[in-house]
Amino acid sequence: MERNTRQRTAIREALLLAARPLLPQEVLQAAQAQVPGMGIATVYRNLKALVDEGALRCVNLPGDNPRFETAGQHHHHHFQCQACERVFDVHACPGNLAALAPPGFVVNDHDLVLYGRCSDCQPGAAAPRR
Amino acid sequence: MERNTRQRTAIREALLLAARPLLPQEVLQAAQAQVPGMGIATVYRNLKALVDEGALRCVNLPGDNPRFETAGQHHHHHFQCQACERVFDVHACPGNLAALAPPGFVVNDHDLVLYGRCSDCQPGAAAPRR
DNA sequence: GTAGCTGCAAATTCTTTGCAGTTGT
DNA sequence: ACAACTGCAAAGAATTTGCAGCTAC
Repeated sequence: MERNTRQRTAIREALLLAARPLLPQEVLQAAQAQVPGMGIATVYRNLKALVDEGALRCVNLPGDNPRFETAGQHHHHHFQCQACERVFDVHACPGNLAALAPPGFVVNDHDLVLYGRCSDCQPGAAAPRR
Repeated sequence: MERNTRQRTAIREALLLAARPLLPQEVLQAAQAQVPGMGIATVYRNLKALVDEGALRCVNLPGDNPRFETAGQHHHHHFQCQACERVFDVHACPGNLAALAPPGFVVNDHDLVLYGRCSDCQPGAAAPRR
């Protein structure tokens, strides 16, 4: 049976608060604010368990390490800033993608990732993060 | 200046012959047929060099290790079959994606991956390929 | 009480790098 | 000749796992 440990709660809340996909390291950092001394292995173990039970979703951006976000959101895509490398949700979708596939192919799902500059990292912005 | 070593030639030809994205390990295996004793480090170094000089392209499928394919193709996306896991090129693009980003964000590029069934793997197809 | 959980450290896997010897030009 | 290249092995980085002690139920 699954238990409610301080560590698991801290991880869940870190992801709820962030409202964007986080790397395991970012989850660790946020959760350590609640539970000092927490180890990275605990983060990995809980992320895996929470994904299995459907509470989290794994977000894999091409060529980057996996991130995690809360599950149950509406269909959405992601935007990665080329300057600070953070990932943001994009609650929009071009739709009509089934038409792009070659004849005879059936499209069930899709991933879309936009790359560019987030509002914090515009050229001339006061203080680009990271 | 760049040299034409047997190793680099073998790597380039392995990818030309394959005509599909290969993993570094697959490249090594194919290239060792031409140059026995070649090391994996040489593969990585040359893949990187060839990508830098624009001869190869890196193909990153979500949750999978990077693959490499010959460059020089037109802007395209990928379709991964959920049955046979093969990856196909999609020579179409929805366009107009800049409008999807949140206000204040600038979009420079994008990746799109479609998931579904390729023509070989339709339900009822004779023999789905692996 | 005890099965599940935790932190630590060692193991794995994939990729990069330092080094001394080799090779293309 | 000599800088680029190579193989090897060690170093890194991300993730997983073994283990002995801790903790929620």
